[in-house]
Amino acid sequence: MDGCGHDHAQMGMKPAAVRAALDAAEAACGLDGERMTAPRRRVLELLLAAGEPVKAYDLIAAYGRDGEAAKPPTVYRALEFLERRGLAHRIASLSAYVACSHDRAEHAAAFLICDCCGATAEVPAGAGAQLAGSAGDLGFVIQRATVEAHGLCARCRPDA
Amino acid sequence: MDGCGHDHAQMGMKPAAVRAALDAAEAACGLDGERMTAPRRRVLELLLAAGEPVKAYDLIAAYGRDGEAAKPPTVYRALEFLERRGLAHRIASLSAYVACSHDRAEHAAAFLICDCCGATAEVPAGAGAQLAGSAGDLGFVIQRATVEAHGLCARCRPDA
DNA sequence: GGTCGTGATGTTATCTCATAACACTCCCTC
DNA sequence: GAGGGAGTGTTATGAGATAACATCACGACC
Repeated sequence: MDGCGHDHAQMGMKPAAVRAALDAAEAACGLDGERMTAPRRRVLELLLAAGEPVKAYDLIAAYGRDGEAAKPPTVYRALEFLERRGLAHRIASLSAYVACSHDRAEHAAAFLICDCCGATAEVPAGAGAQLAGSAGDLGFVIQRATVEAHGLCARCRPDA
Repeated sequence: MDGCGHDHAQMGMKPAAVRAALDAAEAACGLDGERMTAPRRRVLELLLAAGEPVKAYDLIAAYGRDGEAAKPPTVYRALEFLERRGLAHRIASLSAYVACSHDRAEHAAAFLICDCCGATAEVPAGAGAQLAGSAGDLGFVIQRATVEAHGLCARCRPDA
């Protein structure tokens, strides 16, 4: 949303925090016998530094430190890995990707997405609770859920 | 999911039911001063007959009764109208569209999507309930929500 | 230390999903 | 019957994602 008449806060981690998070993620991968390779690390770095949902093609454009773009499969493969590890999430309603904001990756995340400033909060998301009720009645077994609420964050609410 | 080793039920309305639903939708539009034009009616007809989520380009391909395809904007504009009226919903996690299964359009629908047979159940979806709690704590105002649970329906569950 | 298998990457090409832009038509209203 | 707004037809293009295949890096095993 543009022209909303107010400033938007800066988001994303500072470089030192990004490095720390990357190192932690790399260590966790090592314990599981998975490899935090260069492209995976780079894509996670971009997501962490942004701190908000980023479009895949923005990652592709920003990938090279010299301003050179990556090839799409490079970034999409890294994103697939990061999602599988719980280090990143896809926001289907935005066709965008965001770094997971939890220390320990939770499955079943839910998101509050501000349509004004783009800020995204990842919330604990047993939000499938009521959903699980309906599902159970129908004999439906839930394996994963996409829960994305759009609206206005506290900073962007006109009243407040 | 293919090769899952069991049959899938047929879905979708019979022609008579489709006609009835189309006429009802048209009447409702008339009351609100909106026009159920030919392309809108045709796209809704295809969605109702399918009874499950349909990709936009499948609608485009099936649009002409003589096997001729529509132009993309024709179908996308009709879908936009149907969504606005609550007659259809977009399933973001599938990039697909489905006819609304409620007589009276509810806002804030939630979906149970079987990854095996493609069947989709639209459930009452106060499923934002717990979500609303987290949102309130953060001062976040929810305007609309995407709630899509993937899993296996009763017919496709291996146990059952 | 070799070699073998697996998983990851690089590269090209293509496929799917969605919309911008503009001309034209239909219908309602005055 | 002129004017305005909503809707449609058409062309072109932008944006999102993946298929296919060659090559490369790494660990396991002998």
